[in-house]
Amino acid sequence: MAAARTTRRNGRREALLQAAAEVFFEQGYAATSIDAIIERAGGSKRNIYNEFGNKEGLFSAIVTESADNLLSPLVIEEIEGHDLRATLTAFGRHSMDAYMSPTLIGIYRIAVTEANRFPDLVKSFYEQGPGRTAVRLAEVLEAARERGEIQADDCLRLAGHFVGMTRDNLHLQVVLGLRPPPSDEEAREAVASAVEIFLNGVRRSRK
Amino acid sequence: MAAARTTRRNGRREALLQAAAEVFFEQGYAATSIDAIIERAGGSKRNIYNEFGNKEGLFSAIVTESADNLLSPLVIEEIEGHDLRATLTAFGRHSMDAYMSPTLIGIYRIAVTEANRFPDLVKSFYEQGPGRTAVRLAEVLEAARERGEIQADDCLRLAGHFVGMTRDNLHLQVVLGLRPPPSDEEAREAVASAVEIFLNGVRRSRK
DNA sequence: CGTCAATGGTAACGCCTATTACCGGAGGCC
DNA sequence: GGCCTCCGGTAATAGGCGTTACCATTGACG
Repeated sequence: MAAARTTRRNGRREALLQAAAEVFFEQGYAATSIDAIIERAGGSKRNIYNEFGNKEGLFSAIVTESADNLLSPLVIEEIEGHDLRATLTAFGRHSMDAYMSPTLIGIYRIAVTEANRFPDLVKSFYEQGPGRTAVRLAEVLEAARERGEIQADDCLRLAGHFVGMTRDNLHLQVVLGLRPPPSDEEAREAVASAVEIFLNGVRRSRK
Repeated sequence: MAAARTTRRNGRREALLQAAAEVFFEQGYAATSIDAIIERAGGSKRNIYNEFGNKEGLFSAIVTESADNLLSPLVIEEIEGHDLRATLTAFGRHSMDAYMSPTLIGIYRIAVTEANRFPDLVKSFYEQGPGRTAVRLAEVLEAARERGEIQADDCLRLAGHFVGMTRDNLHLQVVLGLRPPPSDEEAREAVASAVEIFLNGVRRSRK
């Protein structure tokens, strides 16, 4: 049956992507060799070249598929009661979880260095991930503004401030490998603190 | 005279560091070849190996020296009147300028991917840069807390929130090559907005 | 002006990498 | 069951890399 062959092939594809992602994320794009990937995945190089064409193709597949898996929930999930505090908290927790996940940390690391080599890839990564998140949050804030709960002149900038506040030095430290991702407890505290400041800051009259 | 030889040598050293930094920042560590550096700097490979020992030595020299030049002003400068708004604004502006400078963007890009290869280098980079900045700001906040101007339980976390807010998506976009560094005007606005939110957020009673 | 030490340039070495040519074997199809 | 197509593994190719051996040159010093 063709189907059997297809599923077997999909399994292979998955295994390859998995192994390749691990090596790419550990070593970076340039320092990763096809041999190293095969060593981890089993099989042979021919397998990779049949499935992805070349190294660039494999890398692109990883980034787009991982980004899809990780980031789409962030967008789709309709976090939207009318309680702004709850909404922000949920938003913060979800984005923190996503940003701190090993996979996204890995992608982030490579995206940063390979921005010159894969500009399109990086652009779509940003737009589907952090960019869309910010836009979505800006909409939420806009709605709150129209309800008179907050004062703001540029909701997109405000959204940026908020996500920046939740990311802050934690993300930097994790990305630099200086500390492990935060525990649930730490994440909860960081988000709560950020939400509190943000809400207070935005609620009162601003110039 | 030995002095003449020394200064000529220092000039060479500077030129090499400059050229090497450009290539490293554009291409990343692994993808940068010694030949490419020489092509840009003139001279010959022997020059590099005499001066820096090997590729790692050259790279380490770049990171430590650039970081020193760029980050030490951030710490030394004693921004400290008793006007918290002015202090925060100055702090925000300085750190924004530093973080958005092409050199620091370049270092940041590489530090992120080469964290596994050069853990010590990355650690000292963080501690001399973002880490120390946060600690310094935390001290300022602590002082304000003791004067009763703000309420806080963890000033270091608060400091992290503030710098995160000023960096926010701008830094991410610049690092990913999706937009140029902000103009003075944009930087001013972003910092002013962050300061406003932060001050309001922190001033009122927090749980 | 001759000697000597050190430095800069060229070319080689050995290794590693992405990519492909080739071949053996394992199914699908009649 | 026999043929045929496709796929996976091995080994070869061609190029690039960091590093070093070797030689020419230069500038200081007596």
